[in-house]
Amino acid sequence: MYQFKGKEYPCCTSLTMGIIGGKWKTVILFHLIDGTLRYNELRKEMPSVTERTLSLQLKTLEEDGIIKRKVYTSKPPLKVAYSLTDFGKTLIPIVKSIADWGVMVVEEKEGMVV
Amino acid sequence: MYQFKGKEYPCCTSLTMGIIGGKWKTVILFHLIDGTLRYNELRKEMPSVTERTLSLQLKTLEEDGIIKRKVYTSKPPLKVAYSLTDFGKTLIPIVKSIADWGVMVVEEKEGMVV
DNA sequence: CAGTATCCCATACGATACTG
DNA sequence: CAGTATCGTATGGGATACTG
Repeated sequence: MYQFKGKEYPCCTSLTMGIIGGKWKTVILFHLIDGTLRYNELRKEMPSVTERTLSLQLKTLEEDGIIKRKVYTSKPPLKVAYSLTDFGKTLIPIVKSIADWGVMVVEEKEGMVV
Repeated sequence: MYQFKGKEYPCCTSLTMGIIGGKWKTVILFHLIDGTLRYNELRKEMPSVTERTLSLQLKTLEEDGIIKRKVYTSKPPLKVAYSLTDFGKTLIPIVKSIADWGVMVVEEKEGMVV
């Protein structure tokens, strides 16, 4: 049994998946690999996610210490930038291999890019 | 937009996560890395999963071509063995790095093994 | 600009009993 | 032994409107 941030996991893979699992978290991390992005820049990279879900996933990733949120203005219009923490950067090899495997599948299997 | 097995994904990472995502699939794959396991052997490795859920996840992995199911007896008691396909074996590096990252977290961060 | 608030739904997952 | 069947629940995520 593994524990992290108050949650219990039955397997070491479960712990990792508890942090990067779900429909959108690896997509967010994938886009943050190359550097800092603002909220609306992330939205442009992933137009099919809703504002609510993106906001929730960013908050969860921040609570888990994977990304950091920096606010540059005190009054609207706000400027907020998201980037990987040092801890989050340790996930880059995993995220990249997950991305590469997806690309491999569409290139070598019956998958396709529309 | 990426497509595989009739499903659409907005990102190359989404495609991979669509196949190995969820609460149990990486746990199953992790235990199958070392070779073939029977249904009850898998259950012993993951005692907290229900029969129904394990059965559903195995079926999904089989449909996606990740694992193969071999039946050795025609009448009860049945003997069924699960193992990775060649396609599924291409996921081993990802599953291992997911497992390793979980171990790293409990060793170097506030996580713990109970 | 960068989010919340509110409401709703689909689906993943769990518990338990049963069967070829 | 290796599952299904049935039922119930939890939560992840969607749609849309609104706000500091």
